[in-house]
Amino acid sequence: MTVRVRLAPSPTGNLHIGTARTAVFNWLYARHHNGTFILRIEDTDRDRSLPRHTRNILAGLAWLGLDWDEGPIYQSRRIERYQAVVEQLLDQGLAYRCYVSEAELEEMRIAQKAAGKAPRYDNRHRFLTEAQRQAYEAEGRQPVIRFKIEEPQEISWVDLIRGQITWNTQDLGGDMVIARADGYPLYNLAVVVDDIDMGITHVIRGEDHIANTPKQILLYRALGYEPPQFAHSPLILNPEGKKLSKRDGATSVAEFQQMGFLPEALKNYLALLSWSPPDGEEIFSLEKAATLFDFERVTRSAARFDWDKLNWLNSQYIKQLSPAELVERLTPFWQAAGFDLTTVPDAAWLEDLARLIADGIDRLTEASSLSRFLLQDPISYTLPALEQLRLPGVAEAMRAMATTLAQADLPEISVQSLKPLVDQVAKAQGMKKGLLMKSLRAALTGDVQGPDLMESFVLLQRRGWALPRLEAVQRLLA
RNA sequence: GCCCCCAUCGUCUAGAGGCCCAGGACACAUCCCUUUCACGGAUGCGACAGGGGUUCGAAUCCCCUUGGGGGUACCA
Repeated sequence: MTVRVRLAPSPTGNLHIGTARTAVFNWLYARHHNGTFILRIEDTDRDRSLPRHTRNILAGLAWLGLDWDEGPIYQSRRIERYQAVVEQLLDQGLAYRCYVSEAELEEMRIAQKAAGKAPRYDNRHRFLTEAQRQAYEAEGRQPVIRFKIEEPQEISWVDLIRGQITWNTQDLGGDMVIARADGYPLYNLAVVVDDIDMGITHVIRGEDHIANTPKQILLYRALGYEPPQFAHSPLILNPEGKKLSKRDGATSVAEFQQMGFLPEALKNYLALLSWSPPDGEEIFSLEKAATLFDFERVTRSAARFDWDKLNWLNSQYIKQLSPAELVERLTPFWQAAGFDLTTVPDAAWLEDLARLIADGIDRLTEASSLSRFLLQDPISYTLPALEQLRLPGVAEAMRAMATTLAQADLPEISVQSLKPLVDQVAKAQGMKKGLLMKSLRAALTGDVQGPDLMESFVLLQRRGWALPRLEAVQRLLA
């Protein structure tokens, strides 16, 4: 039997990080078993489903590189199929029309709550007579379709992650609605019909679906099919252990992209939440993880989202990139920062810049501030930089540096060729090298900290910006 | 309220009765490297929620308590 799994996001919002993790598990499982990964868009909620959310979900999965083999299949295009199944259940006497209004339902729940009981539908319309039914119809009431749930009855399944889970049908809230008054199918019905039609063998989803599982198993039985295997993964919680929400910094994959995370780092991190490879390695590609993945090694407890760890992982991936790849990844962020990349000396220069700053950043967005003095002219000076430049003897040293640089006959511009010039100035000015270096940094970059100074000096010189900066300092200090 | 699930350092986790006075990673602290900030290297800090069992022996098995999470829709 070949493995067929699916990701079934609902386009009522953007691609959520939790959905992305479910996608990762599905992808890993499918690839591990050489199976098929199907994407299905669950857009049966006409009021809340939006095309732009669907686009966001598709784009997010593509960005992450979680490629699917079939789909996307849209449930909204299969409404007739679900309606046919509803008719079938009605004909078989397994479902019935319920005319109870929302107000009556609400009233019932309030009474139940007041009595200290669990809110549930009391199946009051399960045995309506033909006359009663006609009376409601005459009132103009539009019925919902409810699927009969026999009580009491134990439903249990062996969850691939959690082991056996047992549910009593008494705790399911009464006969469940499978189609709304407007004839549209509801989630539980549509899921089961689709999973049957699509030949899904393993349903891998979040823990929040555990309570839906017994209802779905009942539906499988009613339709004459064996339920698939279920694997309910733990949820991802925010750092406080609560449900992830917008105020936790980011919940949608697109936001992580904008924040400068690499898709491979994010995937890696998501795979590492509640799963770990047997070898204990923490940095791995999903392709590698796929060869190792199984549910045995998935934890049962929810994991908190840790920004520090994600940042660290991302920094590790950034360091691994080749200069050319770095430039490619960094370019959108440089452009977003407003830098004009068309005027840089050449491609090699840009690669050298990328390499220079790569060690100092966790996220791609940080590159703009680190490389600003190399991509934008003129520069502004921070307060500490100005203080540094106003130290006694610094103005003269900078002037000497400018003169020395202007007169130097450099065979090539490199750390090797520039270093002697700095040493020469330090000696001539009788200035400590540390002081000179700090001052030089302030003059060239406008700040007292930043990437390696000599490398920065080289890049500036190659752009022809070093001398003008030293001269600008003269005017500044005059 | 009721039902279900879960419980090892601050966080992510390893651990499936003796290999564990519990290992790794992130974070944090100190030191080294360094013109700076980082990177890198070294060291340190730091946990089996509590209580009962079972057993020669429990982080590992069972029960209870506590805590956390999920569900309880004509949402998915």
